[in-house]
Amino acid sequence: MLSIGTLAKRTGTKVQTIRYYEQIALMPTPGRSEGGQRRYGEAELDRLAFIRHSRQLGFSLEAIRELLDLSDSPERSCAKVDAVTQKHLRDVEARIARLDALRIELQRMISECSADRVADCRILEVLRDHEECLADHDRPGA
Amino acid sequence: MLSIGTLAKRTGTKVQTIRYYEQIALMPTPGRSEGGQRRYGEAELDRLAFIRHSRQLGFSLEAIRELLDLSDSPERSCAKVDAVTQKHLRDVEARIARLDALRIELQRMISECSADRVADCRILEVLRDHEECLADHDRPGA
DNA sequence: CTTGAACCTACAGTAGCTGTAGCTCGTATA
DNA sequence: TATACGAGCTACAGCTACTGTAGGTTCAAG
Repeated sequence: MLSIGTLAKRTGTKVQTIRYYEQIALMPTPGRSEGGQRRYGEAELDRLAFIRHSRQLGFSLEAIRELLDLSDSPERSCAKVDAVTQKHLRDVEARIARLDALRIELQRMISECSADRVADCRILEVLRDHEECLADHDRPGA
Repeated sequence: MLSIGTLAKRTGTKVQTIRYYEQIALMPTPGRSEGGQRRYGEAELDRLAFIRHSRQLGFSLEAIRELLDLSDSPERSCAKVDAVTQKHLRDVEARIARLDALRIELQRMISECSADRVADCRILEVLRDHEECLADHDRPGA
């Protein structure tokens, strides 16, 4: 029987996080000691490890809930598991693409700025007057 | 004089977001009409555009606050502006690197799974038993 | 038996908004 | 001038995924 602290150490989770997972019903309500402290077994350890590893891979708690549900019915098709993972992959790819565009823009801004006074700073200028930013949202004349 | 709704449309911001920025003092408290509705001028339009564009580039509200402060003192050195932007760039790069590692892992998982029953699903297996995940956080015997 | 680390509940806070309820204001049209 | 209705107002709850705190209780080693 494991205490919550031991479970936390074994899985690299904070104690509060485990209680939080219980609260949102991602972890089951565990047994308790005489004095009312939580006691866990191996099944809970495995479940929490699954959750934490999925989190490390960036799955949302809702996605993890779905994956856990799926893994509880071993005879079902794993197409759904595949779909959840594919969706997550597409998500990650989209985020990468977006961040990459940001990276390029930031690098451009930095490389273009060789002023030493704030008044002439290219970075601030770009932040102030990006053509896409002002003036073309729904304005009658634009 | 612009109403909050006009300001919102011009900058592609939601009305609530503008009120939120006012609440956290990122936007100034504006003048009001007779009846108590917010009225804005060009300066506020520019400021909000600056904020929104910076947000599009992924700067945090705290970073934006700093950039706005800096841009209010045009005679100062813009080294600080550069530093804020550099820091943000390094942040973005780190996030990209992390996401890229995730992407590769997810792709590997998906490509390895050719089962059709959940019981044999490689994806779930990987999520369950990642060697780095269990068993090596601070355990005495490990 | 004592001590102190670990546990308990309950709640507030984080970023950056977004949405809702229940009201009031402004303005275009008849 | 009356009225309708979109836009604005405040205040507050909710979102994700935790994290931290206060104030009290339990457990286990010595």
